[in-house]
Amino acid sequence: MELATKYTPQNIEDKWYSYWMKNRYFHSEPDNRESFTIVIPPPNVTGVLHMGHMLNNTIQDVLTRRARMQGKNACWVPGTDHASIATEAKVVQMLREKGIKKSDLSREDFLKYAWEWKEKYGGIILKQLEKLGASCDWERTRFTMEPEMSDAVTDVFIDLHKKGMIYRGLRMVNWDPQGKTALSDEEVIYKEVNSKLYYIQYKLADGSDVVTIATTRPETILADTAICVNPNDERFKHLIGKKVLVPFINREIPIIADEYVAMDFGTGCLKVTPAHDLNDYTLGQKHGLPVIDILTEEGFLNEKAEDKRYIGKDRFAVRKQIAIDLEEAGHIAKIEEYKNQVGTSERTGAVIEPRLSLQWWVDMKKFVAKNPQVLEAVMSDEIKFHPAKMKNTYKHWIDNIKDWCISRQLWWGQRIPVWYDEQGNYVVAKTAEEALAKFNSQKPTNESEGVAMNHAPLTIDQIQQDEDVVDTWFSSWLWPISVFNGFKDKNNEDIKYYYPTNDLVTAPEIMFFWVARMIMAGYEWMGQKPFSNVYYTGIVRDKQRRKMSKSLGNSPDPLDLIAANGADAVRMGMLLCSPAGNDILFDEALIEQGRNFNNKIWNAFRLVKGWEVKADATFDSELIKSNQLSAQWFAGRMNEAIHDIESKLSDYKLSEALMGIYKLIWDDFCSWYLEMVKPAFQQPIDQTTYNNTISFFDELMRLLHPFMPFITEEIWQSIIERKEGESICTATYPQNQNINLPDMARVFECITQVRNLRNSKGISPKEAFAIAIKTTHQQAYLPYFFLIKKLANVSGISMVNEKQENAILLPVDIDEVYVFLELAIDADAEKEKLATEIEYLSGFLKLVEAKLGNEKFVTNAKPELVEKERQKKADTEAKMKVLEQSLASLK
RNA sequence: GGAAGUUUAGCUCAGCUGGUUCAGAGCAUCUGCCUUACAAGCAGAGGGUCGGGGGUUCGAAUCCCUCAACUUCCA
Repeated sequence: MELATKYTPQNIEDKWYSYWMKNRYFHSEPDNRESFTIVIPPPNVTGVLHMGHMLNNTIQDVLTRRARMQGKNACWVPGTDHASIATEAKVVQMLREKGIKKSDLSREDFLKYAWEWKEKYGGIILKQLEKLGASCDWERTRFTMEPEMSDAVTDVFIDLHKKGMIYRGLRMVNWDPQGKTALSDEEVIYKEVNSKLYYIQYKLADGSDVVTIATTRPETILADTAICVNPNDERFKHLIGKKVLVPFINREIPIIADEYVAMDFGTGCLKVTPAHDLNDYTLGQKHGLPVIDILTEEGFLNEKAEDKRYIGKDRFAVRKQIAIDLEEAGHIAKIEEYKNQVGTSERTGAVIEPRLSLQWWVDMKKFVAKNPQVLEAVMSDEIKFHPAKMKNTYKHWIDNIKDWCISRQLWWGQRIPVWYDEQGNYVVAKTAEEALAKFNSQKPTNESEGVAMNHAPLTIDQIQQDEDVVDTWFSSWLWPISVFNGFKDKNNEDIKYYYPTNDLVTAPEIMFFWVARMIMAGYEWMGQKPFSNVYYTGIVRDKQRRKMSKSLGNSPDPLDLIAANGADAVRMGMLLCSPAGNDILFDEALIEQGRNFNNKIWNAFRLVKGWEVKADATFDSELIKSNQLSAQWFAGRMNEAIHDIESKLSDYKLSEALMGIYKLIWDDFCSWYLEMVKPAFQQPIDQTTYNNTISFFDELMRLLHPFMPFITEEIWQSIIERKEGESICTATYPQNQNINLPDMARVFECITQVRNLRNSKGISPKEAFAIAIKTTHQQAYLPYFFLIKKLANVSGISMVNEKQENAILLPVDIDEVYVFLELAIDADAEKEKLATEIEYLSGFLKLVEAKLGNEKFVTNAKPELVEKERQKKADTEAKMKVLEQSLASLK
């Protein structure tokens, strides 16, 4: 045999991927076929393939490949996003290693380095997807910062501003002191940390008393502008309106009252620090408190902190020091251990500082009010979520939507299209020239709302563009439209053909970053949904349920896994354990299952490939007849499975569909069908059966191809001769037809029972013996004698009408199968086995009889149900009779 | 602190509108086999009072209430 007994994917996968690329099977152009479109959720240019990507992209590939085989014009658009903060951090770091400080560079020079970095590393992740077998249309690869995509971003900014849905405002933002930029709420990750709750005493200005507050951030007392108590709190009623002194700096601040304060938390007295806490800020606004910002953009204390000991020092260093100093000065009542949630930056990991700053915002409430379909479409399943339970989370977010902070204090990204004059008046424009023209021709938007400008015409060097860029997500929400250049030209061929896209596959944590905002953008600029289905993958975790992450080091490198096991095995391993929306607990054993499956298929192929074929006429007619029946059975069985797989796939239950194919191939095809038709060693096979088998194999490979593209192509190409340029990628996906399945249930049970008998009695499979069958349904067996003999190694079968002496009775359904064997039988054990079986059945029978005896059941239940119960009763009684006979024969 | 979800075999999960495809699948485990495609295999087997308690019903894994544990999202 020239084929190895073990399948080696390594030689095969690269070969087929280049073949597919060479023949451009993945490339799509609009035509008159139905389109099927997926846009990739663009990974970061900084990214390398991790397990989450693997899962996500495998799913997209399955959907795309299946659609392609179904004859749709499938288009899977790949690409990357520019990830402003992550990329900028990487570039800054790279420069630092070269001894260059970002602050020494001009914006232009920095961007030059950034682009260089992007050209060098930005494509890595896409190359990795090829290893996975991803059938993306690589000719359509996009990047969120390429000129046309950037234009779209700028235009959208301008458009939204014109529509009054973008504004500039001084607000509390999530400030990343390391990245020195604002972040959106979604980019903040809350982590539980062990910290301390400090109870700090403030003296009353009149010296009459002290009040104690509790805080986790003692360094911020220097920015306090009030103490707040609940007006209903009897303990403090007498203090309201009095003043206290901030320790060390002795600033007088008032004691105010507000129901916001929880009486049962801490001491019931709250220090109010409007500059450094969002809730305090709101409270401060309500009560007209001043805002004292004591932190710099790097998180150091500034001169507003007043106390020289702390100015110029880092917030965490000050926290430690001030606690010691307060203690020494007698201001600390006590210190408790305390667990609280601290916000950290998704990209830099730095602890987020709530900070007041002037940023650009999208008015999300207004946006949603203008486009109510954003919520309606999801709730009505116009856009279907898989699993549907995700609709709850989505609704909650939309119902409580917050304005979106889109400006970032970075250089890498699309610069905000706003120009300022020296007074701080601004205009929104695409270019400096346009901005200048606007300044000089019409009234610009003024910071102080509608105050007319009156100054001499400006020159271009008197105006300055906003230094900031927009959030990366402000480009990715446009992705389903912008990859088809839908902003530049709303009526171009591509956008008309591919939009709305079909499916979006993403992780649940991206629901707000992406899914929601893409839906918003879709309705606003296309007047249509961006996609019809959203498939939420699970989060990939390790066996201990920990999220896989670089820092934990618990994530295997997917490329290593592919190198060791082949992409097909890895894909299968991932898919098998990932029902939609459930987290997947990844275990390399699953890949082993995939690898074993590859091997199983490979060996089935080896078997068939090794057969010598001869004309039907040279064979015994009984064999031909039997093989025909086997083929009929398998065709029916496969058809039934296809039907099931179709329905699983249309419900996006990929893992169940794959399991269905797995069982169809392993159990039905290999364990049953191939064993049925397999000729004896070194014997030939008849032409018809060979042809049937090849065609089954072909169909099975097509069925499996979306899941395991490489091995299926390899076998599909080798099983019969294919023409140059043919590929399973574009072959037809099997569909269920009207084929009836011969009922072989009793035959299978009979075979199993005989095998069982051998097993339990330690009889070699090589030892043949005769059997007799007593049945009222001879047709259930007669055509299959040949098969029973072959699969159960039975030497002869006879049909009988009476109980047989000196034989072992096997119950098969309600029939009796006698095995002629001289065996020393352990009669007691046998009897006991039969007795327990009879006992079980009689218990069951009692239940059924009770049901039938229950008048309420008979009158209330559906008639067919009652009939079913009657049938059950009859069947059980018949079975019991067989067993009882068998028991009697042992006596 | 607010909201949602989950709990079924050792593990990961199916079980829609209550009634034998209602107790299932894969893996793991156990037993026997190197039977000429495959030991990455073959033939079999065992294993769950469906988280606890209560209720509705002729009948509950499925519907209702309650308690518990876990997870996620939001603040």
